[in-house]
Amino acid sequence: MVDAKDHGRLTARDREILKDVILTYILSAEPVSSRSVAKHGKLGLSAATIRNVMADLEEWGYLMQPHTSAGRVPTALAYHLFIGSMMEMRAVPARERRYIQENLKGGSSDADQLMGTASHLLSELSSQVGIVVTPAMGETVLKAVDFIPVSGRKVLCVVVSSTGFIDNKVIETDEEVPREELVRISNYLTENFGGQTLRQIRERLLRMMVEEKAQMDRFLARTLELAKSGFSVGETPGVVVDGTSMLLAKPELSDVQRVRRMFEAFADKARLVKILNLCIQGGGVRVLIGEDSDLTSELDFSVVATPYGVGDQPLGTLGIVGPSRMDYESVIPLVNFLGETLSRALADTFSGEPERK
Amino acid sequence: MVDAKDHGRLTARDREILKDVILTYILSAEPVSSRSVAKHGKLGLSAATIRNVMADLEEWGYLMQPHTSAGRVPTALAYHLFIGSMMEMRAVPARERRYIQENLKGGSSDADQLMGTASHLLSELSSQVGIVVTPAMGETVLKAVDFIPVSGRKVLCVVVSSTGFIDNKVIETDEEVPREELVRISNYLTENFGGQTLRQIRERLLRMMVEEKAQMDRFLARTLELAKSGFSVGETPGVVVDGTSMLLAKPELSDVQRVRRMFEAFADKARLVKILNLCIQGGGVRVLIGEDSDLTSELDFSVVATPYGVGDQPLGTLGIVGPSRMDYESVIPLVNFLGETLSRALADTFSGEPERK
DNA sequence: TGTTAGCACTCTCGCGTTGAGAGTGCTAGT
DNA sequence: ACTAGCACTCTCAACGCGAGAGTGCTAACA
Repeated sequence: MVDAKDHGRLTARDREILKDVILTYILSAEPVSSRSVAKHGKLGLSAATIRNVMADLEEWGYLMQPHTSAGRVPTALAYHLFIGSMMEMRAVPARERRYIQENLKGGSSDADQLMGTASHLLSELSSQVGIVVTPAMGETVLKAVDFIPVSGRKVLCVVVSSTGFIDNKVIETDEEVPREELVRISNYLTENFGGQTLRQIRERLLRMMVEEKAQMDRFLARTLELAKSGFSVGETPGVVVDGTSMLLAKPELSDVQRVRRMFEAFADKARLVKILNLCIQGGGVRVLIGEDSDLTSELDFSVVATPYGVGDQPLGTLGIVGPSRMDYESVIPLVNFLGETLSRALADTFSGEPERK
Repeated sequence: MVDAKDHGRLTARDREILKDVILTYILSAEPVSSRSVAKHGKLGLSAATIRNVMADLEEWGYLMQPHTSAGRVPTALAYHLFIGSMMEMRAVPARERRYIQENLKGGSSDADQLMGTASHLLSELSSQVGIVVTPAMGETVLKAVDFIPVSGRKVLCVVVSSTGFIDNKVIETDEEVPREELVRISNYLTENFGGQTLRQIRERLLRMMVEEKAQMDRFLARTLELAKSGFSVGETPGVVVDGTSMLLAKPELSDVQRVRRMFEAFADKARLVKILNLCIQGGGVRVLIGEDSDLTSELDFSVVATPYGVGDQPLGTLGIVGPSRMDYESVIPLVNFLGETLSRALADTFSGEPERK
């Protein structure tokens, strides 16, 4: 294993050749030979010279060959170098920007739909798998709550978060609660607890139930009971995956065994969340390649992801997953743009009232 | 092509042999030879005799061989005969019944969740792909409707159907409507329109808007405006698919091309609905094999499906899809049982009040 | 006449071989 | 320092071959 300070060893020519190898490999999916670099490369060198350089690059850990006398393939190290200091981002084309913005504007739909379309857009525009990690409901900020009687002692509880997430839940009360009282309870809870996260609210409720147990009147007792059930929503974040079938077209998945492992990997939502959330640090787009996780290393997959959220609070992560050989130059800007657009859409969903300054 | 009256030609022995071929093929996924039938078959016949019979069965369209000098494989005709008059249903084992009932009991969750678990149960217990077609929201019967102010002119509209389906929708009003008025509107609509399907309601609303245009007061105008937006929900049924990755383990999908086609087939939701709804007639479980549709014939897949619903009204379809070679003897009872259980769960979801006798 | 044993025939599948092609590493020459 | 040339290695597709499995047919048998 060669460490990063070796980067300094690369001459401008070395870098040029490495870049060329990476670009052609991304395009062709086949090991690239010295000959092809010599031919189509800008610098007029012969194949033999290129060979020497490529041998060096292999020694330093940037390239590898599947077997002797095959062309060379970039390693994760090479991709990282490429992304870090060699490639030039290609801005998202205007028509795609418009397409995204049209499909992903806040206010017209609730957050769950937004998650779905975001995931689909990611997949469609990158030809990879699109993934969106949705926030755990418990971490979202309460906007409104409402109880709707549906029959007998059954009540439908609707929890609306300030970022547009909606949770429906049927709860059963001890005794039938009249409609008017449900309205009063809804109003009371919305006014008194709006602006806090569901987790905070749950804790506060517990404290109230202990402290004020004695002097609670009938109304408050019922309110707390309903609130306790209604606010006990999911602790775990959800995952929306779209476009897995896209990958079947890629040449690296011509083997059924790999296809199976891939689907197993995508089925394990918990692990997906863990991997995607590795990208939550730093704010911008992050790229995981190969060794960084078991999913990616086993299948030679990469993850390009970025956090999204409203204001300072991160809500979740979004990104794409696919073979390491992917078009980073346009995929990274795409993920970045989608992260921004989704964040804005979520902020706009229930705009009109500041978030709780 | 041989038609059905040939059934009469089959002697008891022929049927016995055909049945044996089908059963072993279902188990082994490989063309079954005369030898294997002779060996393990009850009737003590030699392989040569079996061969004669099998040649007849092939001529009559019940068997076919992938190539000369391979064993024989049942045709769709054979499966139909098998299902119609040869197999003996295996009742769903008690532990599975319990498992299903525990996971699929109404009242504890809303209908969308039920659809999800039903689909998952189908897939898990049959090792095939589970599919549930959910009713178009417009065909469901209104139980309650509620408007929740979320910010400025934005209002969240919650439509609850009597079978437990819930639809959330953010709508934008012309001017801000005070909270109390929204409550009044919710009550008014719930009381006056509960018990009708959304489609009926939409039509009645249109009539009202035309007829009473003149003498409408401010309240009614607002109400109708909100109702019009809120009730304009999906015309198209949804589809929940689960367990596609199960099929990757099956030997018939060892080829990547087939895997691709399969995923494309499952991605086309509209076509799935159409195929599943072929089974809606007749009430009980129906089986489509091979030629019956392009999806099934192209991939040698079968569909086992049954309608579900509350009372006399069918709501949707549910079933499983997989290679024609499937264990019909237990899969059919399973689908049947799940259809009944889901129907009951939906009926129970908001029990306590009769449906509108 | 129905059943069985035997045998030749056909087809698939796995395996080793072979030759072409692609690509490399090395060395000698510029 | 670069390049041309050449021998070497490895893959891949094609081919042939033999084993194995299964059939169809025919002749013998009850």
